[in-house]
Amino acid sequence: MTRKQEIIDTAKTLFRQRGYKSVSMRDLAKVIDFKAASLYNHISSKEEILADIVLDVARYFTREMTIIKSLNVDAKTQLEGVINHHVDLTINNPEAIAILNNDWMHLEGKHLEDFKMMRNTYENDLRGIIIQGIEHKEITSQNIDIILFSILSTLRTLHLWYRKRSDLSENTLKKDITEILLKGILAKS
Amino acid sequence: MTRKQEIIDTAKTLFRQRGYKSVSMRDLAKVIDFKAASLYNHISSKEEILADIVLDVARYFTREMTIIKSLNVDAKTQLEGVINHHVDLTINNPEAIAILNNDWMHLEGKHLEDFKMMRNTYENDLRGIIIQGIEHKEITSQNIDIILFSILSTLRTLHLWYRKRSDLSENTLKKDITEILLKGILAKS
DNA sequence: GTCTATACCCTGATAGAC
DNA sequence: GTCTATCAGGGTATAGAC
Repeated sequence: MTRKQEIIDTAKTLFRQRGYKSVSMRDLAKVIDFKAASLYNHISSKEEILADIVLDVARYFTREMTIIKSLNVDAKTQLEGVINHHVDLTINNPEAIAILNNDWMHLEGKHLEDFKMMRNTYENDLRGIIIQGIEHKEITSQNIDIILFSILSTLRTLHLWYRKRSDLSENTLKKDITEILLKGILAKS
Repeated sequence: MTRKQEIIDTAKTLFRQRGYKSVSMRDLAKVIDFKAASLYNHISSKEEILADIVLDVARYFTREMTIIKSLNVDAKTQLEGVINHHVDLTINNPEAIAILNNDWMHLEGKHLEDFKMMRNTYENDLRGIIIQGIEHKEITSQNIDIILFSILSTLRTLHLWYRKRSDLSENTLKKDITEILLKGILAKS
């Protein structure tokens, strides 16, 4: 592992715990037994660390969505794919997801632009899947944006909850979340 | 409106836009055409402003949950009540909900303790309603914590989405969110 | 590549004149 | 109740010795 990776990994832990703005370069340096000035031999600014963390995840989501769209399967299967890769990432990189959610607005310039563009594209692609599901009568509910929003908010904050329940297996988690997001919870009346 | 209320209302807007840590007392003072020092004639610290905003909302949720529990109605009706008061608050005080979600960890001392206790109590009460629903066969799904988490994450982040869709009426919003959270989205197979 | 020293600015908060 | 002046500390980042 390079020094730069070590810095970024440490930053992931601290940014998640206390938030980007509350972590100083001196805090960060102290954890890896450095002086703050030395960090600048490996990274060019604090914001660059944030961008490395956040844009990496954003690119992962973009890549996975491209794959899902290319599969030519029904909407239900595509939604299952979306849920699965959110769960994967939540398990493998929960800090990065938390930081993306909470601190993306502290990105600057081109980093911020790129992030917003990827996020918009992702939301629009997911909306497209939902619309396809409604057109093909796989989805009964009609309110596209509420469906989109309720699925995304659950998936995006999964990391908050997974910390307390990391005993669950990845497969159980995927199965249960898929069931609740797609089939609902009430008995049929 | 008192001066103190004016300060808190301004803080709500700024804290929501940029995050608690990114807003300085000088920023806050500038908006209401004050010098930063003058703010301290009305409030005792920056953290007190945060606590005023966050604990107010937390107490509102606590109060509403007490009422719902006292009604002695079935689980479905109680869940509808919970959804309704989240929607109410999202419409009437979206800034406070956003700040509660993003910046509660910057509360200090007793404020932080009080907040955590109210939040825990609320989550446990909601879990109790879900358990009751499962026992009475109103709810088919068995995974209590995933149900709890998916409902809460949707309701807690509703404010993010409501900004873009504030054309919807309060009643439509309540109806549609209730339907999706409780009945799911897929056609019966 | 790490250090010390430091530049330069911003932070929350207080003292005391008016 | 608002102001000016200021404190003590902390912020990101750079210069230059080793």
